Amino acid sequence: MQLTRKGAETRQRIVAGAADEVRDRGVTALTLQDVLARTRTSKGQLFHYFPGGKDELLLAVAQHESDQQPSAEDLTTWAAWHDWRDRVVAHYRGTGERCTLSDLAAQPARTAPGAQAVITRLLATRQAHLTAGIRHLQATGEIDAELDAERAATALVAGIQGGVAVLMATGSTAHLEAALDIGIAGLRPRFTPARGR
Amino acid sequence: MQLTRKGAETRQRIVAGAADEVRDRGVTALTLQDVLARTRTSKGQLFHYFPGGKDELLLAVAQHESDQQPSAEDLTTWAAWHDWRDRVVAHYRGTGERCTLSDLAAQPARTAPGAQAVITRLLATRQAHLTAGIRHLQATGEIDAELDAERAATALVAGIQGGVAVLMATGSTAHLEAALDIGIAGLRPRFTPARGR
DNA sequence: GCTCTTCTGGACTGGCGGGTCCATTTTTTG
DNA sequence: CAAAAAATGGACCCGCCAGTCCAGAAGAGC
Repeated sequence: MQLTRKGAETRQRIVAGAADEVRDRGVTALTLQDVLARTRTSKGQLFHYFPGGKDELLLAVAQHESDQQPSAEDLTTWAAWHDWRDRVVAHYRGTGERCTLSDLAAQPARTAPGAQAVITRLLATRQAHLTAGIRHLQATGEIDAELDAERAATALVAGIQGGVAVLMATGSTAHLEAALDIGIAGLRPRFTPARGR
Repeated sequence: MQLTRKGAETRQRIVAGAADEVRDRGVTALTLQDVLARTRTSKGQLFHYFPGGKDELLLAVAQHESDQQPSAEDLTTWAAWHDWRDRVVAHYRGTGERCTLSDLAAQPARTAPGAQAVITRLLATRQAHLTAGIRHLQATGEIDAELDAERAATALVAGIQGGVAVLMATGSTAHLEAALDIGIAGLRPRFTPARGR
């Protein structure tokens, strides 16, 4: 299937609309009708661009959301770490800012097989970036070389996910912030005073 | 409505069956028919015990699951902390051991209004226990008095939730374990050698 | 212009699933 | 034992929603 400029726009509009819908009302409540209404499109169009139906759409949504996560690249200074922390919090905060991905992550194993993979990949990528950042600071001597970089990054990723989950349940970013702050603070060397910011 | 012994058993069977169903296939996939088939009961019975229908059943499931979370009371020694850690991991591990609650937590705001409260309460209780445990160890001097107990507990709770979320998505307990281990390790005093197990 | 492809709209369907209702059986109560 | 209350089974209804189909409009290519 060859997409014309117009076609690509429509397709894009559908994905974005579906993502908004998930954010607003949750995956479970997502119906194609709602997406159609919100995006001013028709059944025909939706199935034209997503022959696989709802599953394929959900997969596209997951990919779309995954693409706009705050990047954790180049965490080579403490300043970069704290900046990242702030970006993460800001990204998940905001009016009713619900995390579409975490939402998708809840059931996707069964709902949309492919979405699972997208999410797993996102987590792995994020974790790899964190690990790299930690290793970099170890190389420059700002983090204790003894520290298990991989494990620390793993814990941090868990903290973020949990923080977002709690945020979704309670609307408070307290858990997310605490997890990030304490996780990052834990990276600093234990027997020397903290430096940087 | 007065419950007879038999009635109570049936009701119980329905809740347990529904919980299993959620564990196996997820909330989204849960249908009353499935529950009926699994528990060998009829529509009439289900609506007899849960006049509120699916929502009320889901609420009961949430409460039921909430009741069997590993208790975090009396974390007054390091041994108790590590024992608790092991119980948490064990509880969430196991064949296809999916966390019904986290599953419910994903959308409950919209799906089952009451379930939200049950989950929030569970998290708050758990966090309170952790905070109390930390304060206790601070009183005995085993944890630095400077440490913010509440905030540390908050971060730990986030780590657990995230660990479970990742477990559900990937099937690995690595994140849960890392979050717990590093979270607990972070409690130990920074300028004195670690004690206890 | 003509033709072929892509795009769009919406009517229609089929089944699934939540919820209602009532008739029947079992248990409790007195 | 008789009457009332609770428990059970299952037929039935109805709305919703994913997915199908096709007819016609809009563009691309020549």
